[in-house]
Amino acid sequence: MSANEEPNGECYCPEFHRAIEVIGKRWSGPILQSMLGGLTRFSDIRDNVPGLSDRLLSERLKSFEELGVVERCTATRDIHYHLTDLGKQVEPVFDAVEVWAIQLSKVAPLPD
Amino acid sequence: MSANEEPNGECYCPEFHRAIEVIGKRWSGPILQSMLGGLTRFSDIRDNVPGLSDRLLSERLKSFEELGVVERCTATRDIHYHLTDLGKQVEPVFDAVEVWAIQLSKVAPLPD
DNA sequence: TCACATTGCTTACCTTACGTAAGCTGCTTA
DNA sequence: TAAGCAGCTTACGTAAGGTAAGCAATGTGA
Repeated sequence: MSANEEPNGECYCPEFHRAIEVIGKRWSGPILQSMLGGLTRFSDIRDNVPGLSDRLLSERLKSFEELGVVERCTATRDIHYHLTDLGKQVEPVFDAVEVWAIQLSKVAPLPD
Repeated sequence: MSANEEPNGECYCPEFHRAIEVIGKRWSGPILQSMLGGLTRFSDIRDNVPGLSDRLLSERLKSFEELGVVERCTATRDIHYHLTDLGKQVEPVFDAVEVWAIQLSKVAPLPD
């Protein structure tokens, strides 16, 4: 969809669909945001995201690794998880989400 | 996190978390993208998104309406769903996702 | 006008994903 | 050497999603 907007269909893109399912899957956002914020250790990420369990963090990190978004690093004795270049490239997405999150909270404020 | 990066915690934000769960919930992305592409009718959106069922589309549209992202319009006999201003403001997010989707597909291509 | 199709839903049922809790191995510190 | 933490895995119940059918209201065609 560019200049000559027609309200037709065919605005579906499987690559987009997959990407937003990866980013938007439950807990994926806060996990990746924690890692963009500099956290690399399992327990640091878990402790930074309220409600996130070991099980889900483990599951997400594994699938991120399989996708090439995160790299599991066992060079030192401590295990570290690092964002790959691909992983770091989600930052603009999250910046845009932050902007929208503020708008959303104006219209539909969070409880508390 | 800005210039003076410290790999500390406290990069968790509940507004961000909520926003990315709304956008990233299953099917939400493709539904909103279809609507940004100009589709307003239930069956047009459903037919544009492969795999999306009536049940889920109905459920998502209802929750979008409750959040103020979508407006249900019954002025004419045909029912139309329109993005509100808030809804239209997700566009920058989706633009950023599209860019990342291309990067992701280079590293982890989709099957077929 | 009477059968048939379409739109925008809802309901019922089963499967997959997630929440919760416990446990377990390897290493460290007291 | 007992206790503790980090990074997992396993087991089990609940919630979300997939699949399919149905259904009232309107349109359409013969």
